Amino acid sequence: MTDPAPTGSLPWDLPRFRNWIAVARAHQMVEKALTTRLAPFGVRLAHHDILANIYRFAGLTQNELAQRLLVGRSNLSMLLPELEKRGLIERRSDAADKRVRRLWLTKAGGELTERTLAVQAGVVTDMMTILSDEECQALGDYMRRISAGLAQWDTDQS
Amino acid sequence: MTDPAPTGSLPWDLPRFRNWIAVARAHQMVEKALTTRLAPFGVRLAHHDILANIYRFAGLTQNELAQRLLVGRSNLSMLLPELEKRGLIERRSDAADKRVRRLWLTKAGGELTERTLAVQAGVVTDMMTILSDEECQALGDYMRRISAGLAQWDTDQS
DNA sequence: TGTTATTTGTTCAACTTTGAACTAATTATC
DNA sequence: GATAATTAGTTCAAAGTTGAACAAATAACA
Repeated sequence: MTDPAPTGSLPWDLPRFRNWIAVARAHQMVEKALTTRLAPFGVRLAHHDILANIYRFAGLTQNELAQRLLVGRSNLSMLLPELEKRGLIERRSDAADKRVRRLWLTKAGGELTERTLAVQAGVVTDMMTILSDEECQALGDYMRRISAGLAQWDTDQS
Repeated sequence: MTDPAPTGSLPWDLPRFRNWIAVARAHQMVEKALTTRLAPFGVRLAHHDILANIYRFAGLTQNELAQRLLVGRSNLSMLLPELEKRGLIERRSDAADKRVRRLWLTKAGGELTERTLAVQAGVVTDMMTILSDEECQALGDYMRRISAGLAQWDTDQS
């Protein structure tokens, strides 16, 4: 099937391959930069992602959060108690469905999240200013189309 | 509760922020899809990244590889012996600099890498066909500009 | 040259992440 | 409405990743 190589056809010669590698590389670099800048707040990237999602979708369930973050539920069962002990979040049982625990930020959690979101927004804005408004918009458009396509994959094969 | 913001100034309202989030999301999804498809080969993503880099840059040193992958040297000191034991790579001491160990694929390693590269190229090509050739090229261009900008950051502050 | 600083790779313990097995609650089905 | 199937969250051990401390080799420089 693959017939990989009439010499000179390395994957890196394929535009779609090469250009995607550039995406992966940039994303990796940004994650590293962000991790460094969040450290002074005592917040890891995983923490920030959790807090930012609760900030935006207050009251979401652990399961919803796990799906959003593309991590397992067990991961959250490890991390959320930490954030709870630090007084950043609250987990309230849902009255209608007793299995579910809904997530909320405390006042302190909300304030911290605003600060770490500002850090993230700073990093992202700084590095993205190299793109014009139109280019930035096109980039987002491309990536959302790709994500939508990928989401199809999972639903197709299930 | 928190009164998060002069209403309307959430980070997600900033185009650069929102569009970057789309990049992060797509990248995460692709990594997951790729991990799944590599599993049947007994190859993790970390393994594949190593093999692919040795495939492309045969004879590079462990340190060079670590920088390329943005991981610590210790990480490779853990992973490379595995790949060596599986007969996929060889580590040869450099004659000129006895500290250095240069990396080479064995025949079996090269063959396996060609197969896992084909898997990766398949995933990437499939999902990127949703973009036109011009859009794909623009995407790579944007990301390379962003990476170049980020690389500056590190050298500036050092 | 001899002394110091840097670089390469390794080790090891701490920290993270993951998945399988489990309990409790809810939903579906007969 | 009983029973089976599904879903939400937890636990725990295994696997993966990281960074600090270290040894050996090289480079810098007085």
